[in-house]
Formats: sequence, C-alpha cells, structure tokens
Amino acid sequence: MTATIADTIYSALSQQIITGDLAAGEKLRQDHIARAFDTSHVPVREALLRLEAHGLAKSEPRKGMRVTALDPAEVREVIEMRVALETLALQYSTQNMTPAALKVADDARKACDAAENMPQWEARNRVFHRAILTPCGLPRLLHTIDDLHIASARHLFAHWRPKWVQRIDTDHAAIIQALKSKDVSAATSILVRHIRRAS
Amino acid sequence: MTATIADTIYSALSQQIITGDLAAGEKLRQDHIARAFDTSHVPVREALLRLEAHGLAKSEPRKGMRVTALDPAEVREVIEMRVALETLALQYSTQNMTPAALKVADDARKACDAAENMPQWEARNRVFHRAILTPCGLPRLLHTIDDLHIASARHLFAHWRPKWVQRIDTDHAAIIQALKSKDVSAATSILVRHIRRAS
DNA sequence: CTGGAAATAATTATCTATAAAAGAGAAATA
DNA sequence: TATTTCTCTTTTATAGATAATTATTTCCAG
Repeated sequence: MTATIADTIYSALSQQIITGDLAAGEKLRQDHIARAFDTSHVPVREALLRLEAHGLAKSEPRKGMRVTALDPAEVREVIEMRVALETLALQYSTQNMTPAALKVADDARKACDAAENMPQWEARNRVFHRAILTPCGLPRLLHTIDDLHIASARHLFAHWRPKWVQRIDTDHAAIIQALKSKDVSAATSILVRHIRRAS
Repeated sequence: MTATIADTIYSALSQQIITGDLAAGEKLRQDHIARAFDTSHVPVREALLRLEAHGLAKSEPRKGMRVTALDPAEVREVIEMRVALETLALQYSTQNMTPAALKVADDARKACDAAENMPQWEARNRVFHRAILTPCGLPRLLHTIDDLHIASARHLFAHWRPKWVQRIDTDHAAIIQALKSKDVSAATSILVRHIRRAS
C-alpha cells in the first residue's frame, strides 16, 4: 500500500495536465514542484519521468521538462490508434463478458449519465470505457489503451469543457445492449463511431 | 547531445534484457548496478523507471525491481497488438512512401539478409520494420510499435537464438515489392502473415 | 525438531549538498 | 548601434548520507 511520494506527485500532476490546469508547453520546474509538495526534488524527478513515459511531458536533457503540446494531428492519431486497439480489445472482451462484468459496465454507464459536471463525467466516462474492455484479459493492451484515453481526455477538457451539459449517452447504452447479446460486430461499429464522434 | 548517465545505463540494461543476458524474474539491485557503472544510485533509479515504462521491468514499491516475465500469453498479446497497429501504420506509410524512403527500406532489407549472427540480424530486422512504417508520419503510433518490437525481440532471442541461420527473408522482399506498387492490401496481408509467423 | 518472535542485515526511498550546464543580461569592442 | 563575450543567476544532474522498510537469520519455547 505505502504509496511512495513520487506516486502522489505523479497523480496530482497528471490530473492537472489532463484538466488543462497545467497548460501545454508549460515548464515543469523541479524545485518549484518540490516546494509545492513539501519534499525534495528527487521524487519530483521520478514523477516527471513517469509523466514523460505516459506522453504527458517531454524532457530536453539539462533544459527541463515541458508539458507536451496536443496538436490536432496527434488528436487524430490517438483516435485512429484507439479505433485499432479498442476494436481488438472489444472482440476478446465480448467473448469473455460475464453477467457480473456486464453489470459493472452498466453501473458505470449509469454513473456516467448521472455525472453533474465535466470533470466528474470525464472520470466516469473513462471508467465506463475501461469496464467494457477489461474482460478482454490482455493487460498490456489495456494499459496502452489507458494511455490513449488520457490523451483523449486532455482533448475533451480542452475543447468541450465550456459546452458540457448533462445528457444520456445513447452510444453507451447501445454498446451495453450489443454486449448483452454478444453481437461483436454491432458493438464494434457503435464503438468506432463513438470514438470518432467524441473527438 | 550530452547523453545523461541514466541514458547510458538504460541502453545497456535494456539490451541485456532483450538478449536474455538478464533473465526474466531477475532482481535489479540499485547499488549493484550503480557500482557496475561507477556511479551513484540516483541515475540507476531513473534508468530502472524507464525500463518499467517500456515494460521491461516491474517495480514493487520498497521491494525493488525485477525483470518482467515473458509468458506465452503476453507473446500472443504482443503479436495481436502488432497486427492491429502495424497494419494501421502501413496504410498511411504506403500512401506517403517516397522513392527515397523506399530505398532506405530496401537497403535495410539487404542488410538484414546479410546479417552474420543472431544479435546483428535482430537489430537489422527491427531497423527494416521501422523503415517500412516510418513514412506513416505518426510519431506516437511508431513509438508504441517500437515498444512492441522490443517485447517481440525478447521472445525471438529466447526461442530462436540457438536455431538461427543466415537466410534470405522472402516476406521482406515481398513487402518491399508491394510497397513499390503501392498495393496496400498485398503489403498488409504479407506483413500480417509475417508477424504471426515470426513468433 | 519445528514455529514464531526479536534482532540483524540488506535494500530501497528520501533528503541535503555539490557540480555542471544553460540562459539572461550587461559591458566592452568593432 | 550591433555583436560578442563574460559573468551572474537559475535550473538540472549527480553524489553522498540518512531514514524507513523489508528480508533474513538467530534464538528460544514448545
């Protein structure tokens, strides 16, 4: 359990980057962050390295780290990668979907629809998407998809936060329905459309 | 330019893990490695974190790092991910392939066929596969594929190193031929077969 | 002999200090 | 006035030391 300090810093910083609280291009100065978390700069370095590994920051040796930019080209790239990998995951996931896992996913769907603000919705949306793919049982694939979701989330915050309104997501319901009847092709086509649309 | 010490350590360790010189499950002790590279343990930690980010090691907090295992299930997983992502990359790559890029790829193919031992062949094989996909122009996709190739390389070393013999790879030649005539579907089907076979 | 608790050793995580590098700005020269 | 170079400041990278946690061994009771 004992969460390491670097873990804490990583979680906080990644959340701030996702929400846009830390803007793209911003410098991440080690001792500033260290002071903010009342620690030394060593665990800060570790947290920054992990940000880099997840594509949220980029290091230029001896010149420090910056929050990565999020240009439209990369947004499109992330969407295409998500289409490729999530359809793969969904194939396995549909096969392995148990009633229990389906209930978890449907609860996540309801929670997502009931979200009362953008950050809450975004977090629950990610939970939903993870729930429908987790049963695929391919950890490396899921991990890669998670990273892509983080990039997508940054884009969602950057472009949709002001316009966000509570609403029922019919795509989510349709995906659940397709999973229930183990209709892989229906689930896949809805998910693909959903991923492309939500950009 | 100024390569940081952590870079050096990371390169050396990742190479050792890929070739199997550092076996799966082996403990990576910080001060042992630090002594071996005549440095302190701080850059060692950074190198280890990067190994973890690339899936070559796994950390249990306060208990150290171990080289990740490479079970058959994950090998299959990596192959399926490679199929999904490399076909995507190949579509864009075929469209953007210039005569110059094609020559680079064909040179890489010849170098690969001319390799005189397994480690040399493995390195050149990776160069070839990267050469045919680089023109896709999607950096994040290429980066993810690179990590998958590293995992594949570990498997190749573990299972084929003793049996390796020099040979002409007809798949590679066929892929180059398909790229030359901009035949996406032919290139894709050969590449998919090649990825599945080379496991 | 065996099982478990306490002490010891080994190892990781963090802190403080130092060295090296990069960047900014001022002074000197052309 | 423009440019170059030097110095000063800021920031990163590494080293050495300390604290905290885990693993191991030893010793005693049963």
